[in-house]
Amino acid sequence: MGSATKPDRPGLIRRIAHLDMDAFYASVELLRYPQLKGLPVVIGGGRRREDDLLDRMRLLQPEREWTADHLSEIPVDVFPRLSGYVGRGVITTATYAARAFGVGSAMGVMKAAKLCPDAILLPVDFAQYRHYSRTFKDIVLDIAPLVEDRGVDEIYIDFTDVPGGQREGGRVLARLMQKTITDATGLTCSIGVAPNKLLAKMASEFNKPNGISIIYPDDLESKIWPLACRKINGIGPKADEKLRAQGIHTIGDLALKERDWLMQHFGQSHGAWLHDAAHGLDDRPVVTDSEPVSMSRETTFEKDLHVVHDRAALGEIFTRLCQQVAADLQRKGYVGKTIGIKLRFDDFQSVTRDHTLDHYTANPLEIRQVGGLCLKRVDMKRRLRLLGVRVGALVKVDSDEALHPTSHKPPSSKLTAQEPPAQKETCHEQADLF
DNA sequence: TCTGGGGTCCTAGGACCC
DNA sequence: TCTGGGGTCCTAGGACCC
Repeated sequence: MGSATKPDRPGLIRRIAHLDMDAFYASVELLRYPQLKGLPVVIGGGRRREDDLLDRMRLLQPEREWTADHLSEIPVDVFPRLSGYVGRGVITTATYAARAFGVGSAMGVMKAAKLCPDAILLPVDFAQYRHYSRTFKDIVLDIAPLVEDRGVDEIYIDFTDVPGGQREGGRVLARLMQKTITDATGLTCSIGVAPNKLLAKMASEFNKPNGISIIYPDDLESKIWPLACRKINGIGPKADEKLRAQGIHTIGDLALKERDWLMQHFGQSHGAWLHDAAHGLDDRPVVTDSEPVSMSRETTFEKDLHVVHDRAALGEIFTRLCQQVAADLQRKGYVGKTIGIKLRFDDFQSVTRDHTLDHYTANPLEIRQVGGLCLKRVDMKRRLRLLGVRVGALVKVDSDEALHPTSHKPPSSKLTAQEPPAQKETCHEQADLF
């Protein structure tokens, strides 16, 4: 795939860009609240209504009007602080001023409140981030057609055949994108351009914020090998620990290892991948459209719940999660045939159970019924902190497969003896675990 | 005051089929 | 009696990413 499937055209070098919005969530918030610039701000925690701040201002200064146009005029001391937070949320993003206190993303908010109680706490506002995400992606799509989505603030772009994409190794096109995005949104981004996605991703981090880095094949030794193995997208904490145990700290250390040695210690597939990655090799194409594999909803409870004692509450939560997944599926036009549940116990241990049907569904009652059977297969020995519902093996609702499933399972008598429940019925009568 | 939510991909064993 | 492999699907768990 990728460069391998692309016929080599004389003069055209494969150039892949990775574009990463700089401190995306925090930057979007600062567009609305410029008065917070330079202050320790943390985004995450609970879900507050976005009008809360305006409501407080209406109380404090009833003589004047407070609408969404006046957000930038809200005094800094009116914003909620970390110290006032109660709950189990984690931090999504922290500004540099907040990071100076040791606060970082994925940290529990309560822990962060101890480190920096006076930091301002803003709720996450995905609707707002999605809006700016759409805006910058549309701008890039206008300039280059081959774009791969990597979440709300990241994309890969194939520069190879774009007019100007080869000039100065891609720098000219990258500059154009940066300027167009900043002019339209006030946000900055960093772009790396390299012969493949692996190197482009690393390059985009080199000059943050608002930077551009070009990596040529000759740069491998000087720019990539000195980096820590963790900088490779795909090497996480576990793999890094294993590598360290073998004395491998940098990508250069990794590149010194024989392919066979890596395959023996890390498995055929993973070992070969590690070897390729260390040598800057990556054939993956830029994938412009991909189908979802699964959709899920999960929630962590405010307090751990007991299967027996909190049965009613758990049942309601379970029903709501099923309704949400079903609504997600229906809104996006998908059906699935593998229904699964996920539990997390108070000791943070997680278990999953799933069941594959002989047909596809997006029916909330059927999802709840099958999910309920999955729940019964779990040994409930501890209190629960999380419950999730997942529907996998998705196909488009109007596809041939959805209408005529090619099932490899004999229909399970337990589940298909009766028709799937009609969608309008209620489902509180079922003798489920919850 | 530990540790969110929504995803993808891989592995490995067992079932089942040829 | 004995005994091959290959292939696919299902399930559970785990690593990793944004």
